Amino acid sequence: MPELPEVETIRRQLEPNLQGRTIVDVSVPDRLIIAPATLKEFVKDIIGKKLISVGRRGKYLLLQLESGQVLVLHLRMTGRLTQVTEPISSVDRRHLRLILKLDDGNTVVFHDMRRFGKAFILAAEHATAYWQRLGPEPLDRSFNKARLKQILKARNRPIKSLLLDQQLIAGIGNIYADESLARAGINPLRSADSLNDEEIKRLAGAIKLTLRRAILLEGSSIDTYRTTRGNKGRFQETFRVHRRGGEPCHSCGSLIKKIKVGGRGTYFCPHCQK
DNA sequence: CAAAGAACCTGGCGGC
DNA sequence: TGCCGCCAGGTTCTTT
Repeated sequence: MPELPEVETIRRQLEPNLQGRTIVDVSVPDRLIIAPATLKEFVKDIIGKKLISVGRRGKYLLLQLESGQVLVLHLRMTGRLTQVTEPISSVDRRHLRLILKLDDGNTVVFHDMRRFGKAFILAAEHATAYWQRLGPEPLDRSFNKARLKQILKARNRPIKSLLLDQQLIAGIGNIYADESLARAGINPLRSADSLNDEEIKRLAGAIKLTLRRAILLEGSSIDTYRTTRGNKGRFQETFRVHRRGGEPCHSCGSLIKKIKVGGRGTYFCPHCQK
């Protein structure tokens, strides 16, 4: 579910409330979320530890501990993080996977219906190598048309599949791949290495604009995604193509098509996206 | 090495 | 109402 804009929204909401706080208690109602680590291993590294910042890399949320270690959270498809000020007993126990209690009495809870979500400790000495597996951050200044051109070069696969590959670009998922290609006017099935310079420039710009606008609207709530305050994002109200199969394109009136690309549901306007 | 496909989970929905 | 297959915002492992 959560892609870059959703994780960034959560990061921005968490940071002011977590910065400087100490984790005083941890509970793990579903051990799958910390597997393959054991409860003992997981808890010893975070209990009593102070949080100094909340960061993000791609779709990963990074809770930086004063010890130098990082508590890394990944929401995968249906993970949700909620900030709770009331007594924890009032929280919905269904799908509850991880609870972090802070020294100010507040709590952060991780719910996850499908149990794909992950929480793990990353040691300082392993961090650089770990994050190097991911491609560049698309909102960084260094991600420009030249960088994108280099990424697309000699890659004979549909441009949509390439945008979803976290090793090539970090943070784009199914929603924002479809929406970026729609904004750029590029057909999702086009081979990555067939894009000309003008198209690459349009795509780089479309990715940045799409992600920035989505962050401003606090992400997209199609189904389970909510902000840490339990609110829906609003970017889904502005979708051009995603989940709009059979509906008219806002630009030309043609009906939006739904196809499969790399096993993922893919939406596009057959008239506007060449 | 790159690319495609299956596996990992649960729940909602449409069809019969 | 019940069952079945399909679909879902992601990542990782296996196969080709």
